[in-house]
Amino acid sequence: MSACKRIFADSGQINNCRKVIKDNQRFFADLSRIVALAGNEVRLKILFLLDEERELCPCDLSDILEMTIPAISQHLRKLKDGGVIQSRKTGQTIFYSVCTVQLPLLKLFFSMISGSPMEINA
Amino acid sequence: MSACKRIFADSGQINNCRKVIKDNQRFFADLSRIVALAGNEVRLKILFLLDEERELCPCDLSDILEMTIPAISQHLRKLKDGGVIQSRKTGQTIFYSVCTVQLPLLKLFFSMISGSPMEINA
DNA sequence: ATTGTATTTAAGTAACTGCTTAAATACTTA
DNA sequence: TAAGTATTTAAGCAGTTACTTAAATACAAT
Repeated sequence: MSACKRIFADSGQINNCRKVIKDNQRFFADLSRIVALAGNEVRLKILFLLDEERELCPCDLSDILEMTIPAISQHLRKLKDGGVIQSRKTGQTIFYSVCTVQLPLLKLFFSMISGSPMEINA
Repeated sequence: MSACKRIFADSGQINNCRKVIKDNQRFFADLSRIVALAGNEVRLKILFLLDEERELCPCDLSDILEMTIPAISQHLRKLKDGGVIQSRKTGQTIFYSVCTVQLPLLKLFFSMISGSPMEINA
């Protein structure tokens, strides 16, 4: 885009940055996709609840969050498609839980900011 | 919503969860707002670049990310409104940098997932 | 003062998100 | 096999997002 003609622009710096961004294109796409999943208030609550309770069914989540089952189900699908949660079926009930790989990320989300539920309800 | 009439639902568990969610309503709203900011691929790259280079102007970012200046400027505004970045003015140039308070969160975003730029370019 | 540079703001728009309701699927039990 | 329960899927729609282009603002230099 090069809209600026400034003198102090360090073209070495610019080119280096451009390279880093290009070389890691995939990383940024993947990470932003996952972070965006947690950037929705309902999904963040779902992740928090699954983390705390180990596993819950759509019906539980519907009761807790006071939302319709289809609304919950659609969020669960996004989280599952994103590889953040997994499911196990028992009879007609489907239990969802956080994929163990993603747990550290979640723990950090919830422990990082002061005044988090973890601290309050410790 | 209580759409399910299942026998095994633990109403104590449900009520406890409901309480935790309600008591921490503000926390979830605030955290999801910030996480959503980083959940956009362009903004994630901007945050990464500001973190790595210490500070950059909209013009630099436009060059690096190959996007128009207004597009960059609008992302910077959202990040600034969200309290994630700050700006300093020198002549006609405005330099943006990550608020120090938010740095730990960012470092984690970028270091957490295997194959991150940090590791690749160490 | 006038011209030029850096940035923001504003208006318009295409694409995406998250809900709703209704219908479909799948399992269970009578 | 019929009726009921748990869940998903699909269609529709209001609200939001992220870009585009054009205009406005602010500082610098001649």
